[in-house]
Amino acid sequence: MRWHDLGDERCPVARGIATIGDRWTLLVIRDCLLGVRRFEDFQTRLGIARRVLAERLALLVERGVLRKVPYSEKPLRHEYRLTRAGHELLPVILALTKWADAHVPHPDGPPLRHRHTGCDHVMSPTLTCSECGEPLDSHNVRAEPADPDSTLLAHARRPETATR
Amino acid sequence: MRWHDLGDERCPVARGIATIGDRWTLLVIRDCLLGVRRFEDFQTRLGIARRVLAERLALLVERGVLRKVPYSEKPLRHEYRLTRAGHELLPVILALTKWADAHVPHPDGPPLRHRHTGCDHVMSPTLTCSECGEPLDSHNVRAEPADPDSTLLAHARRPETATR
DNA sequence: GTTTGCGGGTCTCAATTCAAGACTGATAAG
DNA sequence: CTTATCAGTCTTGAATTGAGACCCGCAAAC
Repeated sequence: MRWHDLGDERCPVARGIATIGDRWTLLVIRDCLLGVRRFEDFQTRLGIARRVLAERLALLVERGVLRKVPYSEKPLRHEYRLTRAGHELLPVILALTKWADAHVPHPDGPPLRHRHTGCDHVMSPTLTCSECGEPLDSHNVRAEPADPDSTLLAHARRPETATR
Repeated sequence: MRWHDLGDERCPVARGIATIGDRWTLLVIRDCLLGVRRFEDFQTRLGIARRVLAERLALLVERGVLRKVPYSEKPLRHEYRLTRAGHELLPVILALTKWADAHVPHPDGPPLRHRHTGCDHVMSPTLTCSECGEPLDSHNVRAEPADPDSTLLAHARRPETATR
């Protein structure tokens, strides 16, 4: 199977990866969230091949994650800004940040920290249940088929002992 | 810059992507969280090239996300199980799932839903502030340098109007 | 009016990675 | 003896990437 075809899968993880699962895309989004908007700045900060950057930005625009906003006529120049969909990738970035800080730490620690402007505390983003507010982890979340007739694990033997 | 070098960056997003940012890796993790453990099952479910799968699994073991557990001597066979670090990728998967369901939806809707066993409700995983419990979004989270002497945006012009 | 510089790309080419699937080695079952 | 299972490895041709040269429109400097 080719990577491109993941976008047709029903699984949202596959669909998400088809859009932002490229090796560079999430770093582009990260920079966007920090306020970077221009081609040259992305290129300088990321050290990504220009051809690849141009292709990724175009794809993100096509997918509705970024939009091109002109900031100069004569010469016509655009900058890239996050759409609402783009802004909503923040939880993905924060979840990944938290994981990496815990499990692939850098000797000098993280370069940034996050402050919640609502309560003005430096905080750690925490995934919680929308219904009761308790923190989630892999032992208190259970996946179940959305359709009565579908199976949880197509094309795989079930493990003898339940995993979660 | 090559993808492989991202692991040396200080930014945790880059470090995380260096470990799990491959096009297939997060799908392997997804399957692991659903209980898939064996080479043949990953291969059949994902349709990934066997060479690539073998390489990814080995990398995930090396990075401490999976561990190999023998389930048969004669012939010696191993299965792959999530370590604690692997289980803690659940928030990343859930955040991506939620994003994709909202912004890259499949016509038939998602194949799975998630139930919090604590309160026994089907729920939507929500990222909240660890200090006050309020939901987070890109407009109420502010990134700030962890070190007093570091700058938020190295190598980039600051936007004239603040983004967030 | 010629040159220089900036911003945002496109083009080329070699190196790397990937997809697809044949093949291997150990063992067990028929 | 033959076939099947499982977890890989190997090979080959195709696709993607990295690095950097080049291009275009325009403005400011010379």
